[in-house]
Amino acid sequence: MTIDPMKLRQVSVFQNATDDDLKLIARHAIERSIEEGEFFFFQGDNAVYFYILISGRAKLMQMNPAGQQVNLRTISEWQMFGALGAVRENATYPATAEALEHSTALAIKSDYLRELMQTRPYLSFGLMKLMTSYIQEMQERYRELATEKVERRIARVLLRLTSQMGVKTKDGSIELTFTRQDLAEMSGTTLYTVSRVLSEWERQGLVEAGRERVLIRKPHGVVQIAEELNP
Amino acid sequence: MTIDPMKLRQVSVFQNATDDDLKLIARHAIERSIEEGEFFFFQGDNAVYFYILISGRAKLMQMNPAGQQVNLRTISEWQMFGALGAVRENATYPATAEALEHSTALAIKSDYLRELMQTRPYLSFGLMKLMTSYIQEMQERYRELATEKVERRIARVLLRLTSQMGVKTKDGSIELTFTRQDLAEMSGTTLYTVSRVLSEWERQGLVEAGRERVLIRKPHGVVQIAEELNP
DNA sequence: CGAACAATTGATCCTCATCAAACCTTGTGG
DNA sequence: CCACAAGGTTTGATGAGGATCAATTGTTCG
Repeated sequence: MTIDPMKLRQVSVFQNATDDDLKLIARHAIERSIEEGEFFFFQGDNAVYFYILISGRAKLMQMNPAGQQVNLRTISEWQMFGALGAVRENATYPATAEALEHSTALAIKSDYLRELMQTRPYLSFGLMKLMTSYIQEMQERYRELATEKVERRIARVLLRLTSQMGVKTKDGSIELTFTRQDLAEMSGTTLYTVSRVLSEWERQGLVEAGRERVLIRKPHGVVQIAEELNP
Repeated sequence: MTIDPMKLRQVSVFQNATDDDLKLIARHAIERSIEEGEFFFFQGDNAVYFYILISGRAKLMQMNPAGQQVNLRTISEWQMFGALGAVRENATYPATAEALEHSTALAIKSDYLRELMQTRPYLSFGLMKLMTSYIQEMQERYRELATEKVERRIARVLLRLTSQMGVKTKDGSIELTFTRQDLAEMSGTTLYTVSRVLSEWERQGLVEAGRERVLIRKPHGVVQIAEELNP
């Protein structure tokens, strides 16, 4: 039992692929399921495979020598990850991928993608577009970290997550499933500070905070905090 | 009077180009010289051209709505910049490029590069490798900014600059030409803090600090500050 | 029910940013 | 050739913003 090749078109890089190519790719994919807290790969591992998440949720992170870690990005369904290793031979992963819940991914040999890209410009362009968006996002986040105050950074993180994986409830609120620690790693602060900020926002009626859960009641208010010129 | 096409091979992306391709590319390049403090392009501009710096020095930076800016990277000779815009049609530059001194660059239409990449995988791969290195560097810097103390970040910046554009003097010291403000923007701090840290290092004999100049006397000592596990 | 984990909240401390003032260095024009 | 202006740098004083530590209170699940 393998994946339906046509479903692969949901992957941004494969958007312009021919049906035949999708079938080819699907035939080279193997499924891999892991539990919450387990890892698809570690920073520094040989980048033999790249992955496409087909169910669950994962995070890409980097840690410093002392073991402190930062969250680079959260991966949701049909997103590709670990693909930077496909650009050159014998590359290593520049980050670690950990499952945030029980997750399943397709693993495909990096060598194979590299081979395909030799003759299929649309694939190279797809990957380059993806890489461009990473670069832009990292540049922005870097600037935010360097110049903005925590509260605003946390607001930005919530908004980013909203657009990437927020679940809209029927009354216009948005639900996010993350621990304070996760949010802290994503905004470059500590879980204590995240907790304080969320408590304050809850007092103001902007959000409802629960265990591993944030419900954004007034998205507009959060946007205002994220954007406002004068704090 | 145009550029010698063969010189273009110094550009990492063109490393594996055929001589004919280099000639083609050179024929599409126009030279553009600007003075210190002037700009090649601004963030948000239409990315009509990408550039190759052939003399001088420039910096890529990003600013937030309030006007504070951070330095993303310093560009030295034969480096390509503004090339992210070549990946998709009608893209805009995600950063601003300013000359740090009188500088000359080749400007080539982004459209043209994109066209070439359709039929020349080596070009796509060259650009992807470049983009991969940007992503990795930004990820590292992001982590540093989030988890490391200023002193160590400044040490890292000096080391990065050393490998990118440091001038070795005959006694093993390394000379860098940057203002305190430049260094501050690169390490995500203020010129005051940079000044204080450099003064302290000077007291310890690690560096000599002058106007728009830092002379690293004991590179090993700086490495130690950058790497040491226990501060 | 109890263990494990997540979150809150208060108290404290420390790193840096900020502001202000003076000092150097370099280049220019009278 | 000197004086002065402009820009870069240093240094001290001050304080704010968060990190850190510690203790307590939920929440979930076997």
